[in-house]
Amino acid sequence: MFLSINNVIDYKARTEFGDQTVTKTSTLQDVARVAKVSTATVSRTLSNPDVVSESTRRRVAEAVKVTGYRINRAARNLRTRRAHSVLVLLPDLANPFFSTILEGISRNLSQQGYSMLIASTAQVHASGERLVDYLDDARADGMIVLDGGLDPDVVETLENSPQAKRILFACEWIDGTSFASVRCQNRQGTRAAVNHLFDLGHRKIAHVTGPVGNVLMHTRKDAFVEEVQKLGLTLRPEWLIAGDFSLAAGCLAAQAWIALDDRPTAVFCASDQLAMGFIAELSRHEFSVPKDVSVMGFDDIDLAEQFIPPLTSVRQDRLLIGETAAKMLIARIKAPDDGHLEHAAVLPVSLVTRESTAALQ
Amino acid sequence: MFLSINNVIDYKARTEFGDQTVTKTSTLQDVARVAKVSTATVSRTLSNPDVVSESTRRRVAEAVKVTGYRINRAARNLRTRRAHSVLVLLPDLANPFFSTILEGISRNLSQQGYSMLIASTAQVHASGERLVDYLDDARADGMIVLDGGLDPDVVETLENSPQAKRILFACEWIDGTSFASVRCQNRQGTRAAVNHLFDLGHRKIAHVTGPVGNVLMHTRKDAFVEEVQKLGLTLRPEWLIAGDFSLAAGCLAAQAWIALDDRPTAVFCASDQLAMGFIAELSRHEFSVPKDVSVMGFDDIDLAEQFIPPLTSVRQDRLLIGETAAKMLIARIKAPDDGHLEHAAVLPVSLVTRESTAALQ
DNA sequence: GTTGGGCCTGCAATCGATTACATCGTCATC
DNA sequence: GATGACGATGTAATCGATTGCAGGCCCAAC
Repeated sequence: MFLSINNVIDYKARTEFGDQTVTKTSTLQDVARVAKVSTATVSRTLSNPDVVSESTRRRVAEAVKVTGYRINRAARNLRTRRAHSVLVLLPDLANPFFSTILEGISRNLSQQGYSMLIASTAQVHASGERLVDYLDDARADGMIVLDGGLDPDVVETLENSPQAKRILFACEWIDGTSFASVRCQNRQGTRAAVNHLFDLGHRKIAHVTGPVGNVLMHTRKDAFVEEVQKLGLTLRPEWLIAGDFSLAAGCLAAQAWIALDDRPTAVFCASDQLAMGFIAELSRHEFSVPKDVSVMGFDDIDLAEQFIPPLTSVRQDRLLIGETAAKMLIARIKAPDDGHLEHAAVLPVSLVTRESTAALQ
Repeated sequence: MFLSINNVIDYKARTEFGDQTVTKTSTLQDVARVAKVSTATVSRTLSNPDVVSESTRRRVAEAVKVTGYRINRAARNLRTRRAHSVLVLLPDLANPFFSTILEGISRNLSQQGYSMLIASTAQVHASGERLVDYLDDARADGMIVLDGGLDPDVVETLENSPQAKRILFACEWIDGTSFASVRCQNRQGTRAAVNHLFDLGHRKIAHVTGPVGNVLMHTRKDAFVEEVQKLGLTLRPEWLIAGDFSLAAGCLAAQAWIALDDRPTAVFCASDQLAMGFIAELSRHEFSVPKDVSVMGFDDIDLAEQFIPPLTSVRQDRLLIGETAAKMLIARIKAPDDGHLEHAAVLPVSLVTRESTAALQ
């Protein structure tokens, strides 16, 4: 069509003789000029095509193609007061436990047109920034927190902030606060674990716990004690071995187990890393799993299946955790102030039976 | 001081009777009003304090405190044409190999006032976005790519983009392109590995490789072959076992090794995951490491030290990789068009000797 | 007293989109 | 033929910062 060729030429001329930046990307104005409509119409066509006529839609689409137009997000963010991005806060970036959760978050966010910003608690703290600034300064529209161990001061600031409803905790949470959250069935998972060991004939069961103060540690430990008592098993205090979710703590726990004079025949560890450390240390001392003792973990991390022996564990669907968290948060970001909001999601866990647990001989 | 009390009252009144949003955060205007200066002066005070007088500086600081002012980054980004953030592109978010690198990147970025956006190649592709859009639409000022397996079309688009100088590859890279990069001494690491095994008395050494087409795989394999020949060792073709960096491939490689009639006494794996899978599979078949065969890996991931037996490996400092990448990229972003730019950094690796390798019996 | 320079500050344009409101044309209805 | 409703589009204000330019002040030098 002759008209559109003309337009192309017009456009090229402009970019050649325009500002110093020849490679300047084109703007709404450029598209409007080429399509011979106003910028308002172009904007409407792009964000809400239904309100413009069919012919305009075609001309704008053509003009967009000709000019190679890309929206400038800074401008849109400024005008709409939205950052179209979400901050994910981790206690520690280097911890691989979180990577699958991130994958889930990212998958859902990008599908909804949001970007994912990442920061770690320690770094934010070190840089002297306040966490709430991310929301206040229009860098992020909301926040997914994967760290239940936030500083109480920070928590208080967040809770009193007008942005509190756009903060969501995933995996971990903080008791006594009113933040939205996504959690796993920690109690049910723990009960399933204890019952699994019980069904295998074990009557003396130990528990290696997470770090003191951690909300998951307490939830799992309480559920463990409760279930063991419900089954009428004896539980000696030294069978609750303090750990901290890490490999190294698992090793120490194994030494503690070895030192017992009345050794439990099964051990439920609060994380897979603990269980792996536990088993590793045992095998250094010539104990064999599951022959001498059944050991199981919690989380079902990728490595669990490849471990020797393959680890029995309680599976958390980390991809689902991430996706659910993102979905809930975006819903909250978009919700009107008076809208109804889902406040907590509790995701199922499942027992994965492998070779690190076996029937009592 | 009476004056400043007055100002506080003025300010409060404004927020109470202002727009519908009572919780509206304050702007430069508000600060200017309270400090009784122009917005220009406030802006200058904040971004370039040296150019304003001492007394102004004090009054603005006071006004900032009173109003609780936080800069609006969307506005600044629009005006300065900078996003003050960097995109990190991973092949796969769920792969824990990258988490420490991310930690390094993030640490350096936040120190320089930049945010870190994360996306995975697969997702960007799936969402129909073009990678270069992140730079074009002012979402990110630059890009760190940790994926050497990008689609050739995408690579071409990136290379021809005016933004090409703000793209940097880390760990992996793409031969034949001119992107800046941060790499490790893959050749030197490989040589050190081979010589370590040689020094232990091994004369028949196998290599389990990474995935075909991967630039690290080829670099390490070529260096391996070269070094083995330099040492005058025999190298039978079946001693080069194809893998792909994963645990599962390590298991398969072990089966291949077992099936050999003339078994090498040492195996150099192109990744720690390969080595772990290899050892795991061997122990299922009643072979013992390092008694029956010495095995070593590459990367020195966190788990290597805790593995049974603790793994000999070639250590890459992933934190340093990340920090270097971030530093180089920001330098490029800030550099004037004619400035001199560092184009490639090669980081040292080091041999970490543990118990998975031993002297030939 | 005039001039010039340096220092500090203010005015106002600008970045590039969104959107409330006004306008215009068309068509059905009475 | 007048009226009103409706759909499509344009006008212009707006989001909140940055920055080129101009102006005011003060002091030194002539």
